[in-house]
Amino acid sequence: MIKKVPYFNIHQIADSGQTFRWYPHEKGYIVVANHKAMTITQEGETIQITSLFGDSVDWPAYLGLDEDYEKIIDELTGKDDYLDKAIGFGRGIRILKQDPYEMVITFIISANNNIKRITSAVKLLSERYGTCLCEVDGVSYYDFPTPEELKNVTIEEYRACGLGYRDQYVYAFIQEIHKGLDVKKLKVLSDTALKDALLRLKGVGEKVANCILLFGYDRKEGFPIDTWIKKVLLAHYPVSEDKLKSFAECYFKPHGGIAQQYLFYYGRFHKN
DNA sequence: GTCCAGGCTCTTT
DNA sequence: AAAGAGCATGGA
Repeated sequence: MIKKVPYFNIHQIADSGQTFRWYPHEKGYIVVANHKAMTITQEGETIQITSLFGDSVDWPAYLGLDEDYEKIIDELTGKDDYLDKAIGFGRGIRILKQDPYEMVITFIISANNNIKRITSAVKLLSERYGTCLCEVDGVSYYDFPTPEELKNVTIEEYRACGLGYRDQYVYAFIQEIHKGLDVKKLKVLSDTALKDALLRLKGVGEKVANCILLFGYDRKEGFPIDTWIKKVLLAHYPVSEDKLKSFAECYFKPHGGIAQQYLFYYGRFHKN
């Protein structure tokens, strides 16, 4: 599958901190999502997708190809110089539409952690408990483990995947699922009701819940605040520490989540 | 050695 | 309600 897509850059997406399952391969990436695997490469505005496992009909939706980023960027541009620079720098970022269940576990792991260690933990979880989808150049790529595949995994085994003290939170989440929780069903809820439901899970606080809403449920108004974004906002916007989130969600509305991605990406590459 | 990372939970004021 | 301690772990 070959498509011409503006406002789309595979390297920026892979480095944007929203997914930990884009594995560098030759000039592009091998991507694992939704029980499928593909390679993706790009030259100019032309992207090429090659399915490695499963059909390819869902990849455009996963990649957000049907979203009008020209309009979104147009609506965010001109608010202030810093955001304009951030958008210019990361104009190829798109919010991927990822699986809610996978996002809950991934972002529980993300708390007080760094991207490298999160990537490593998700990879180990998948290799040890997920299903092998394909093999490329002698390297196997594994699906994210299902609730069934994690059903009998112990807290100690999670710890051995490098989850640290978050082991018990993932364990408890899997128990909840086997007691009847279905995160897919939560998508009918309003933003606030959905967030409240997620906040009941151990290891899910305000920031992690906002990430799950943004990356797993296509809710783009929330503005996740982590240590990076906090520094960015305090340094470049007229806001005090106790009003960060309400300020950001109002100021960037209705594109809080996307604005946050541009600022996060820009801020991490311009640490001073 | 200390500090930090896409913070959260639990306890104490 | 608000503030503080503690938390696994590897890299800088």
